[in-house]
Amino acid sequence: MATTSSRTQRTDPLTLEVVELIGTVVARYHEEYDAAAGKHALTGAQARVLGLLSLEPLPMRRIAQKLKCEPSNITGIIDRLEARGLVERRPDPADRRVKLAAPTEEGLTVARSLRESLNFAREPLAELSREERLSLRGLLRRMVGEDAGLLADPATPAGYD
Amino acid sequence: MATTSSRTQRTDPLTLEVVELIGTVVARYHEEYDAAAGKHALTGAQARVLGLLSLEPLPMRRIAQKLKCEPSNITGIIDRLEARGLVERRPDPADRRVKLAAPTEEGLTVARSLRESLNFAREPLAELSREERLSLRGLLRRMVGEDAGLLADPATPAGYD
DNA sequence: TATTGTTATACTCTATAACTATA
DNA sequence: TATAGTTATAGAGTATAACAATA
Repeated sequence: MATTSSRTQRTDPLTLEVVELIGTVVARYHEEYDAAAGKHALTGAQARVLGLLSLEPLPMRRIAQKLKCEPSNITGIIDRLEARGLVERRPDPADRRVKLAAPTEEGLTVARSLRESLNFAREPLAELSREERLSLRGLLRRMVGEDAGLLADPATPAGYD
Repeated sequence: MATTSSRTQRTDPLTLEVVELIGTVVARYHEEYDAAAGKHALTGAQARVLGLLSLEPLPMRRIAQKLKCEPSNITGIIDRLEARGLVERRPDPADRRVKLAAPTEEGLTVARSLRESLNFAREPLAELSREERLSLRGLLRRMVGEDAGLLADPATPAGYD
C-alpha cells in the first residue's frame, strides 16, 4: 500500500472528474451522431442500421441482435429506409425464411457521407499527438477490458458502428 | 515535421481504433445507465430528469434546456414521475407562470440509489492507477477542449448528470 | 406583446404477443 | 416443432403548432 487506496476511495475527486469527462465525451458523441444523421433526415436508429448494412448485408434477425432490440422493431426501421430507397430486402438463397437487408447504391453513398461527417473524435483527437493517442488507446483498452483484442464479433466494433 | 502528418492522415489505424474504443465506452455507458434506470422501472429520460432535479428543483423550461428537447416533452416526463410520487410540481413565488419540478423524499432516495448503482466507469476506472487516471483526465480534458475548466453551466457537468 | 406551461397531433422507437411461411 | 419475419398493439420520447395564464 503505497498511497491512499484507490479502490476503496470510491468518490475521490479525480475519479469523479474523469467520470464527468467521459459523460461529456458521450454527450458530444451523440450530438455529432444525431447531427450527422439529421443532415440526411435520418433518425439515430436508421443511421445506425444503414451504417451496419454498409459493411455487409444482414438478415433482419442479426440487425436486431446488433442493435440489442426486438426483431419486430427492425421491420419498421427497414421499411422506412426501404421507402427512401436506401435499403432493399433480398431473399436468402440458403434459407427462404430469411430476408437480407442490403444498402442500395444511394444507401451506400449516404452511409459513406454519414461515416465521414461523423467519425466523432477525429476532430478532438486531432488535438492529440501520436504519442498521446497511443497513450489514450492504452488507457481506454484497459478500461474496456480489452486485454488482447477479443471482441465477441469482429464485425461489430461497438454499439454504434 | 517529424513523422507522418497526423492531421492529414485522417484514417490512420491508431485514430480509428481510438474512435472505436470511445464507441465501446459510450455503449458501455448506456448499458450501465439504462440498467440502473431499469432497476427502478424508470426510462432513461426519466432517470436523467430525476437526477437533474435531485441537484436542485428546476422550472420545466430549464429541464428542457438541459435535456436539449422541446419544453412540451417535459410535461409528460414530469407527469409520469409525479404519478409515481418521485417528483412534485411547486409554484414559483417569484413568477406565477413557472412551475418548479422538485423531487419528493422518495424521489431523492431513488436518485441517490441511481447515482450509486450508476456512476459508470467507477468499476472500469478502478483498473487504473492514480497516475493513469491523471493521465486519462489530461487527455480527455484536451479532447473536450476544456483548457481551463470553463463549463457553460457549472450545475451541468455533461449531458447525463 | 412576450413568456411559461400545457394540450393536441403525428412520427419514431421500443417491447410483447400472435400470426405466416418456411425449415 | 422450431425459426424468420411480420403484424397488431401499447407505451414512451420527440417536434410542431396552438392555447391559457401570467408577465
